[in-house]
Amino acid sequence: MLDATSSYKPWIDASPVDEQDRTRIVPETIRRADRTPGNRYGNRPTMKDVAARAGVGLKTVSRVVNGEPGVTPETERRVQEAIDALGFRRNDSARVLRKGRTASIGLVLEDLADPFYGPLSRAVEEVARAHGALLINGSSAEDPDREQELALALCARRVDGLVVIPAGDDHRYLEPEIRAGVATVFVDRPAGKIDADVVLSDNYGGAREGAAHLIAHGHRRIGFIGDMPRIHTAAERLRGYRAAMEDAEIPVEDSWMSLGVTDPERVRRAAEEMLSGPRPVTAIFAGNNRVTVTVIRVLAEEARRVALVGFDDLELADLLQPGVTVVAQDAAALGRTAAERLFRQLDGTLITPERIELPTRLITRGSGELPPAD
Amino acid sequence: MLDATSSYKPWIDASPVDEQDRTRIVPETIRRADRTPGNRYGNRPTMKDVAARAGVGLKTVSRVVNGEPGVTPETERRVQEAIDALGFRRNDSARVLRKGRTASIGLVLEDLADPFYGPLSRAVEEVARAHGALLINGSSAEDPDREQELALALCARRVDGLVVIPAGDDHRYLEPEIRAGVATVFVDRPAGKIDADVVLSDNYGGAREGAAHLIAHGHRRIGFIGDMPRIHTAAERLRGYRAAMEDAEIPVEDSWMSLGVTDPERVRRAAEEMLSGPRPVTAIFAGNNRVTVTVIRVLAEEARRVALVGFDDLELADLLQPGVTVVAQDAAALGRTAAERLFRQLDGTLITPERIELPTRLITRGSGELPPAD
DNA sequence: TAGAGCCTGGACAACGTTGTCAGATGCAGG
DNA sequence: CCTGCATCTGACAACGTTGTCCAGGCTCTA
Repeated sequence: MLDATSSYKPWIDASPVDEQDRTRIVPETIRRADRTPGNRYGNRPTMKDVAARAGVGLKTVSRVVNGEPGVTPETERRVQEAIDALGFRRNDSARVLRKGRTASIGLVLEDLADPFYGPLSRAVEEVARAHGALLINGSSAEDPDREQELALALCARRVDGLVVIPAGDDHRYLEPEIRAGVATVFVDRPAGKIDADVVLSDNYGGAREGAAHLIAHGHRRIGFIGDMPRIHTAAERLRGYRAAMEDAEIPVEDSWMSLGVTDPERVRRAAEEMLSGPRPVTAIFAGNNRVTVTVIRVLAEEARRVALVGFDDLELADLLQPGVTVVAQDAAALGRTAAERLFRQLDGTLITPERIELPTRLITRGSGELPPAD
Repeated sequence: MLDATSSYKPWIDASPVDEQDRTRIVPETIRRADRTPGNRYGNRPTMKDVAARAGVGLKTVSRVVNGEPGVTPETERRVQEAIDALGFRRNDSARVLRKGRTASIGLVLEDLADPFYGPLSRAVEEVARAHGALLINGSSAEDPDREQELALALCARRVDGLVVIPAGDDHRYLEPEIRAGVATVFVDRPAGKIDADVVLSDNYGGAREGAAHLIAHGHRRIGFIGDMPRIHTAAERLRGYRAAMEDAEIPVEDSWMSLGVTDPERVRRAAEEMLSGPRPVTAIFAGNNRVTVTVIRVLAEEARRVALVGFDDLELADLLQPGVTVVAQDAAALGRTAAERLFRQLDGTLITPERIELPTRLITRGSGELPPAD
């Protein structure tokens, strides 16, 4: 249960640029019980306190804390003692303000709980870590507004860079930020209406290969179930499917295609529809991992053997009967590549935006090699 | 490839408290190409700039930006114009410093790429979002030092709260932070040597139920493959397994148990060993999802039908032949519960640390109901 | 012994924001 | 016309850190 007293997007809504004269919600500050009387940070000692206790100047403490040279061992010892005694820890908020670098990068993705994005996020984190940066991530839940909200909130926090898995198709709202120096890389889907670094999988090629694979095994009536075509990956995969069909000179019937369908219930209905009717499909191409999972369930209940190729790999896919043939993309490689480009931007090594496409890999495991059952 | 020129843990190593006189690595600042001449934030306008342009005072801009009352519509319009023209965005670093709240919480987990932690992390994020806070997460990779490093780095950034999935078993290093007001909740595993809020699954009860389930189906020689017992969850599950065996008055033989084993190669060997020998096990209890996956693979190659119960649910587990019986825990509920307690701490509603155990659920799908094959 | 040069330590300002407080303005009523 | 009050606005300090710069004490050399 979520706390009913909290407003939904407090901090973010305080941001002024997006909309003009809508009523603003005052940021809800997170209240905290005053545990000890003291300053706002719950009575935390500052360098000043340490300096006073050690009987040295403020800057000397700073030097010790940061391992800068020019402090006698004796002085250093005294300062260290004071630090330990007071339990001092440097306030990086202040440090950030002063230095102008936050040593943190933001990642806006679709859903952290999706098994595809976990490894991607982890890969970004590892690269960030290697550069001494922390990672802040947020899920857009496929909502363009929420994506923008998140990305701009991250910019307000002055993340040094931003990795975005777009939910929307217009990213002009990031232009001022990029101009102001926020390194930005888009992953998995291209940026909309701005020129920026993009790292993608070869969705078109992968889907084309996958569909061609089914065709090569004798299928002609091949169904396609995918997400909304406004999502780039979905559109590209659909295009790949169509291209393969066209290559084989198979006219695609509308009833074979189901777009914008991703929740289990509707995928199920879509699949069942394709499989009934007078001219049922003999194979299905599933446009993403979630669709694939549901289709597998549907096919498991079918009497007929229907072929299946899915986009995105699944754990255990090899252990099913039959094993699930998939077009696999390397989520970790996507994340790593994007993050590395991000830091190259920050280095100043990288100037012109590029579009990188990572290859996909067809993994045959059985389900895609079933012959048509009609 | 990681940038070879970057030191590994630059920012974190600068933290002074942990160790005494080891050489400190100077934080590597993330360099950035100077895109435009200007201030440190890559020429970002500040409120001062906006004020100058709008011909008003600094504080008036602040008022407009934060939607505070007491600004005439005309003045507000002028300020908004200046904001839009300059592309101003409030610098939350400064705001944080001034307000003493960061509106962000930290999550230290084991591995973001693990399908168990994805949903957990997402659940924490959702709660944080409902409270207007952002989530910073980091992976400890099961390394206690790295856990500490991360947690303290987050504290240095003055996160308002910390959700920790412990890798180590001594968290006294967090005492000064907690005393200083950092709300702290441990999830999935208990805190070591400090008194703190803890949210756990009932690992003991779940494992006991799982093992008892196998016993109830006639098994007596039941193998156990789990992680290092220094990991609390692993130890508890082992304890549950032992308890079930004891309840049934079955003496456990050493060769049935394999502890501290989690990488596929070694799990495979361990399983194969249990299944060979003169008195092979007829069932295996797998101590976590990664172990389960590997055991499934091994069993798929076996001629005999060996029963299996795994701890943690798996996607597609129902579609295997036979379906995999598991003791499921609700990762999202763990995360949600922990995060909610965290914010209750911040509210001041919550004072005394508690230990919460969430129940597990035995899901029978076939593999756990196979009779012994001897 | 004086002068130059080095080493250590500290005073001070600045980073960009918000809280406090007092000044300015406008209007109503005596 | 002046007073009192309400409304709007802005000057200023403070948050905790780091960069700059200078002072004082020391050593070394001529």
